[in-house]
Formats: sequence, C-alpha cells, structure tokens
Amino acid sequence: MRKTKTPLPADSVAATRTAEYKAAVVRENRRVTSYDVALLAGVSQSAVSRCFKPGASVSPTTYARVMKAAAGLDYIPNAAARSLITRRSNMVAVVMCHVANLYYPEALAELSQQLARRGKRVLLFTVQHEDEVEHILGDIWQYQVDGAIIAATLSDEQVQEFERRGLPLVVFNRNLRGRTVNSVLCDQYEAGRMLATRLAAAGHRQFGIMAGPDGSAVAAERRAGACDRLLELGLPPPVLVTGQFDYASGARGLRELIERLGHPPDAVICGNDVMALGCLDLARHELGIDVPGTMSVAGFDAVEPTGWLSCNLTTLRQPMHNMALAAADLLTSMIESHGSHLAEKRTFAPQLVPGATARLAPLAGASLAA
Amino acid sequence: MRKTKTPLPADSVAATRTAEYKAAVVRENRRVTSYDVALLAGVSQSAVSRCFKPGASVSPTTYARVMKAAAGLDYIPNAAARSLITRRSNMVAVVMCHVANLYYPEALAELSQQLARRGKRVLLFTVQHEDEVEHILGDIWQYQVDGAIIAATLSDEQVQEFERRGLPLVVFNRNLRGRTVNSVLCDQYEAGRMLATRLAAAGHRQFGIMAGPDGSAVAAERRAGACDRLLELGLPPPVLVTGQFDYASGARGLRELIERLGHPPDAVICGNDVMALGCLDLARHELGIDVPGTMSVAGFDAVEPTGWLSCNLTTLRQPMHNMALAAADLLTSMIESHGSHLAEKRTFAPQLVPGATARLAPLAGASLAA
DNA sequence: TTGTATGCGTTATCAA
DNA sequence: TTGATAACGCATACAA
Repeated sequence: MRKTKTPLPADSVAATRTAEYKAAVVRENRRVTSYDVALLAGVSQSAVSRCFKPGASVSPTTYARVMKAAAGLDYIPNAAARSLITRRSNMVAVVMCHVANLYYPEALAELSQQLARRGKRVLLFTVQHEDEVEHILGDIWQYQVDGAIIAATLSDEQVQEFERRGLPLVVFNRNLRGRTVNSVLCDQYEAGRMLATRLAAAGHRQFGIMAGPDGSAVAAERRAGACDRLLELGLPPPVLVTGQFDYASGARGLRELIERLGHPPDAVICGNDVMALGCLDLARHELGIDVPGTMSVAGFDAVEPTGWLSCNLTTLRQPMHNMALAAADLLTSMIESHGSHLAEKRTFAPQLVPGATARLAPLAGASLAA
Repeated sequence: MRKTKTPLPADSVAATRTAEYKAAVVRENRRVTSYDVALLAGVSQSAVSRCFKPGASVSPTTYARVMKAAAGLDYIPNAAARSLITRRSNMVAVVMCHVANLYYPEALAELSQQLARRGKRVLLFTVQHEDEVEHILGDIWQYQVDGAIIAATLSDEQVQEFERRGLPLVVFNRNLRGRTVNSVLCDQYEAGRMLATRLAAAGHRQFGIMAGPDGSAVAAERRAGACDRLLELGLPPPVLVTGQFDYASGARGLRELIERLGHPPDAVICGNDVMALGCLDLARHELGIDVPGTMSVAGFDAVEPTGWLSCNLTTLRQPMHNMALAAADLLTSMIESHGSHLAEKRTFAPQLVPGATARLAPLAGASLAA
C-alpha cells in the first residue's frame, strides 16, 4: 500500500481497487466473472447479470456502477455458461461442400450476414464430398448449435435424427423428395427446362448436355429438366456427357460431345458456369468454333466471372440473396417457435442472364410488343 | 406396462427401460445428460464422463455398458458444459472481410480444413469493411473461442486487448508493423518488387500502377513494392491510380491511365487479379489494344479464373495452402503452450505465374543457360 | 477402477 | 428493484 499525505481522489481509489482485482484474477488464474464485477461494484451477482440482459429491470445508478466496474475489469459475459441455462448458443451450424468453388462463397457470405443480423453466428463445417456429412453430424450435436443450414443431401435417417433431437434444420438448395423438411431452393429442374425451351425456340436442334457429377442432386435435376423438355419438344435426343463441375471438365466434355456426334452440337447445356467456361474457351480458342454463331453455350449459377467481357456467358442466376434471407428466416422462425413451425419448402425461380454465348429466341411477350 | 406370459428377454427389457428414459426426458423437457446415461447403465455420472474422455481409465465392461446406454439415449456430451470446466471450446474465430471475393474462399476453406484436422471448428465472422472489426470483437470475447485468425488490419489497442485477455491470435496476411504478433503472410511488398523487376527487365519503361483501395494494407504494400523498385531502376515515374479490387475498377483504372498519359502505358500492374481482368478485357475487347504486344497487364493472387484460356493472366500466386497450414500450426501451438509461445512472423514468398498477358524477361539463371 | 463431492459462470425463480 | 439460491451439464480431485 502506498501512503499519501493527501487522500486519493475517489477516481484514483477506484482505479487502484480495480487494478487489485485484476491482479487477483491473474494470480489465481481465473477468468473475470460476474461475481468479480459484483464485488467491485458493491452489488449482488444477479444484479450484474441483469445489467447485461436487455430489458431487465435495473435502476440507473446500479446499472452505471456495474458497467463501470465491468469496463474496468474487461468483463464480458461467458456465452458458454449462459447457453447452459438458456439453452441458446446463438450459433448456427452451416455445412457446405466445396467452399472453394465459385458459387458457395456467395451463399456463405449472405448466410453469415443474414444470421448475424439476427444475432446468430455461423459455426462452419466444410466437407469435401457430400457423403462426409455423416462424420460431422456428431460434432453438430456436441456444439449445441441452435439450428443448422445444410447445403448437402441428407438421408432419411439423417433428417430423422435432426427431428429426434429437436434441432431446427433448413436444407439449402437440395430437393429432398418424400421428406417434409424445411428447405430453401432454386428450382433446378425448371432452370434446365427454361434453358432448353429458350434454346430450342431459337432453332437449335441437336443438343449436347454436359451434366455435373453423378453424386450431385443439383446436377441431376438440371440435366433432367433439360432432357425432359427436349423430349417434349420432339427434338433429336441430346448427347449426354458428365463432368466434375470444374473448368477442365468443360473442355473434356466438349471434346467428347464432338467425338460422339462427329461434329459440334448446335447447343451445349453445361451443368454449371465453370464447365461452360471451360467448354467455351476450348471452342473459341482451340477449336475455332464460332460461338454463338454455329454453337451456343450456356451454364448455370451466374457466378461473378460470367459477367466479364471476355466470358459474358449465357447463364441462369440463382437469387442467392433472397435464398439466404429465406433460409435465415425459416431457421429463426423454427428456433423461436420451439418446433411448432410447420415444414415449408421455399422455391425460388432462376433468372435468365442472356449473355452473349447463345442465340436465344425473344420471349413471347417481347414479340407481341414488336 | 404390457403384461406378457413369458418374461421378456434381457435385450427387450433393456429396450423398454431405454424407451422409458427417453420418454421421461421428453416429458420433463430436459436434455439427455450424462446422469441419465449413468442411471440407465447403472454406474456413476463420473464413470460416464470418463468413457467419453480419450485415455481415461475405465474397465472394458463399464465402457461397454455406458456406451450401450449412451447409444440408446442418443447421448452426446454437451460441449458448452465441457468448455465451462476445461476452458476449451474447440472453436476458433476466423474473421474475414469480403468472403464473396475470389481470393478469400480458398483461404477460408483451407483454414477450416486444417483446423478441423486439429479438432477445432471455425466460428465465422464476416465483415464488409476492415474497420467493422471493432464491432465484432465483443462477440469474439463472449463466445469463448480458443483463439482467433484475423484477416484484417488490427490497431495496436486491438492487438493489446487480445494479449490482455490471453487470447491466442494469428494475423493472416496483414503486416502489422511495430507489433510483435503472430502472423502468417505472403510478402506483398516483395511481390510488387518482383513484378516490377521482371517487367522492367523485359524493356517496359512507362508503367501504370492500379492500386487497390486506400484502406487496404495489402494494396498499399503491393503498390509500394512496385513503385520503390521502379524508382531504384531509374525508370520514369509510374502513373498511379486506385480502384476497389473489383472488375469495374480495372476498366475505369485503365481509362484513367490512358487519359493521364495520353496513350496506354507499356505495362499495368494491377492491385489484384480481378482488377487486372477488368483492365485486360477493356484493353482487348473495347480499345483493341494488343496485350501483351503493346501493353502488358499483370495482377496478384492467381485466383482460379486467371488460369482459364480466355484470361491466362500473368500474376503472382500466394501459397494459400501453406499459409493456412502455418496459421493453424501457429494458433494450435499458442493454444497449447498457454501463452508461452513467442511471437513469430511466418512470411511466404509469392510465386510468379507467367500467363500470357505480359512480356517477361527470362530469369537471370535462364539467360546464363542459353 | 470406481464413486462422491465440488466447481465452472451464468440465468431464473422467488421472496424481500 | 434487489439479493439469495438453485439449476444448467460436465470434468476433476480425492477417497475408497
């Protein structure tokens, strides 16, 4: 204790006491708790707790003293302890497959933002293939998240486990047939149909379809939509190849299409943009094919590079912002309703981005206006 | 109770008891706890706890009984409760600025994977601008993460707060001058120098430098490296413009360069790849400039599209995989050493990706061999 | 190896 | 409005 002739001003005394407290906490290798703050502020621990709960009843003077003590001690409530009793962790598990791919980051960024706006943080689970999801479910249960948004295909058993555990679940961009589960998706089947319709209307007859990998549900639906529509229209059966959703696959796919047909198809519908760009580059820069003069190329997703001059791809956009918003809303609503929320499927329409790599017929509405 | 003439087989009895337990848990609106498992397995709660702790001493029979009971009740230890006592949440905060940008997703995916391998999960904090970081620090303290990896510039005070709270911190790809803080980075200054050197050696004299936004430390270092090197080489002062790291900025920047010079520069060093591609597209497709014949264009990051045929950009690659690995290692080591880990800065060299948008002189070594 | 007892840091209930 | 007290679900020291 330092001795002074004149008594210390109140502020200084407070500062000294605060410093002593902090030293004690460090010495005893503890964390700063609400109890420390209470002691320093001269109130009960529950008073401190109430000060950090919005809308609790505390007198202004108590509040001020507590906040001052808390600030001095760098006190922040411990979310783990809180979640133990409130049963709310304010964390949401987000599961994604290829975060490094071009389309997921946008979804993730939007989700993170929308959830943050609702006071929830994203606990991220990345996985290389969709079938690895099983391995991380255990972690999801452990971490006591308030809910999960999963951009992967779940089995019936897996969905049931969510239900059994009462864990709110939103499936993102996967169409789980036969299961009533909350989901947000872009209508991939319709997207495939739409592209086929518009291309066919422009006079293309021989189609090549370069689908995504076999494991992908999204790929399967886009392919099915396009194929079904072409069949309906009575066009010659399209030639079908598959790729891995990557750039190299796009080039390989086009080579295979040409080999099987003996010539380039009139139009190539690619499973996603990256494949479409691989296809496009090969056609233009290696094979010297006139796109869209003699061959049209289109993709899905409208990822950023498709808007660039040198790409300017014809593609279909998924309204990612709205989808993320919907997912966050659905999940929040489930969390808040404690399971009484009815399962809902929110499907968004894809939006055609004309680009310059495909000849498209004008819309019916446009021709009327002409 | 169902009455049966013959006694139920042991398995069936167990199943019935398990079902009763589950029903009770639901009825009382509780969660399944280690205590429930203990009761069902006929052991103490601590025995259950030990069964879920790797390397604890439990007899095989106890272990088997506990695990059976646990499986029957879908029991999983509660990580929040555990973290309260172990002081480990097994969560790491990752803070990033524009997750939707092309370069971050790769970093995030790598980080998530490397951390998962070490038993840690990523709690994601996304932010629009680097100066918003301040707002999320409070959340970081709350969530009791074991450490943080931050891809944003921190102020001295902010770094000090991490130290004060004893929270392990790794700064990702930001060079915090004057502060001893663990960081992993790619040498952006050297990258700028390298590009200037190689372009100058190929005979380019009049440079345009299209830097990234003013707020970005990475942008500033790349620009400084290039400028300093050009000055050293005694070349005419480069014309300097800035952009926002986006595609549109690249085109705008080139227009501005041409306007200020009266003609295209010999070479444009762009602050990142996306701007470089914007610049390149404008030059080739709108202005009809021969790239790299009369003007060279180069960028930084080697994001995926730069490898595509129609882009094939000359750029510098950051060894993201190694950087993520280093960051995860640094952080784990800090966490495990309880603060005795000495601050370390791990700097990785950028790697030139020649591409086809810039004339580059052969390396000194190559010319010797000739 | 096993069980008992205690504490982690908070919120919630209730009486004052 | 305030304070005492009891959970929340687990891990750990200690005794058996």
